[in-house]
Amino acid sequence: MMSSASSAEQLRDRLRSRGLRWTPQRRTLLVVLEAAQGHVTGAELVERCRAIDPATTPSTVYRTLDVLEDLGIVQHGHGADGREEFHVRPEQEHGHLHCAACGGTWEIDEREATTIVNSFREERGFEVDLSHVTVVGLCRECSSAGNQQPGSSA
Amino acid sequence: MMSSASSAEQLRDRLRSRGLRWTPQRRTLLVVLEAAQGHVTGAELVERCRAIDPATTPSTVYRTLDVLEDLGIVQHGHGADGREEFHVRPEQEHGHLHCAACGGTWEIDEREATTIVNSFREERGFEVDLSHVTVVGLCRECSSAGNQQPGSSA
DNA sequence: TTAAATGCAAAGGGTTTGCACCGGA
DNA sequence: TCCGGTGCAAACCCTTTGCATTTAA
Repeated sequence: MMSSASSAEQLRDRLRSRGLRWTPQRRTLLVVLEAAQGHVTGAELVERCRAIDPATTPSTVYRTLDVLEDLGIVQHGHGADGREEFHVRPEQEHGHLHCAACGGTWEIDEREATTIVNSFREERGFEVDLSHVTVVGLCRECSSAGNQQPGSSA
Repeated sequence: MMSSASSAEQLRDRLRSRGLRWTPQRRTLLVVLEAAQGHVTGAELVERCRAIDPATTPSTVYRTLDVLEDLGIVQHGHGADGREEFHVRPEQEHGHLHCAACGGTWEIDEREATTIVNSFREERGFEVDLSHVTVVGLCRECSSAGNQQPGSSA
């Protein structure tokens, strides 16, 4: 009883149980990931790790991200700009809504996605992976402000 | 009357009316784009242009794609792998459905997307840009075959 | 002890840019 | 003629890889 442990301890144990190691660099990345809200690119994660430990090297970060993804701790997807993005795997899967005009991003939770997920399942037998969905368009403010999407400039 | 012209002629005229020029390189790219079904990455377009004209250079292709996007002839989005993709702007906007297991891709047409588009509009006031939507998941065959999505490997 | 992990430095791949020359209109 | 386009080559950015060294267990 009382198996409450910090996420650092949890991760450490999961790594060890697989014969993998708990290192200072991995701890740093974990700290950064926990603090990260939403999605972060690999490059950003490297930056943030450097803020904590200036000696951080990209290769270590990327290799650790691979490991963490295998463990299901993080998941990578692709943002509206096509750049690879990581996020701490949320308790609940969610997609993203991205405004092409103001750059704002919102989460699409499972409740909101139910209709979508169900319609693809029923019509196509297609199982949507919500965490990989990014819907681009114009948010309420921008669309009522009559903003255009980028790319139509002179 | 009788304003029917080949798309090459149409494009040529649109370019000229803007003070831009109709060049052999642009013609080559147009030919490639017309032949392209679905989505193509920039790099693929460069390849295909080279097949027609081995002297094709990447910079010209990318610069022309920018011009064509301004004209609304092509549009770029991002595929399931996050790579930038172009497609000839279809008469009808459509999104994409991508199977993470078999790599298959299908179009989501406006009819099918109506529910999605409407629900975001009603709940959020968000105007979805269907051509930027890529929904990832498992297609009927793959999900019934019990395939896993990549990334969960050991 | 010993295999995993790190750090470095270099490679890689697609896209972009600077600049001199070329060529449509 | 004149400005837009082209080609080349180098720059860029992020990510990956090889290899010798370090270090967790």
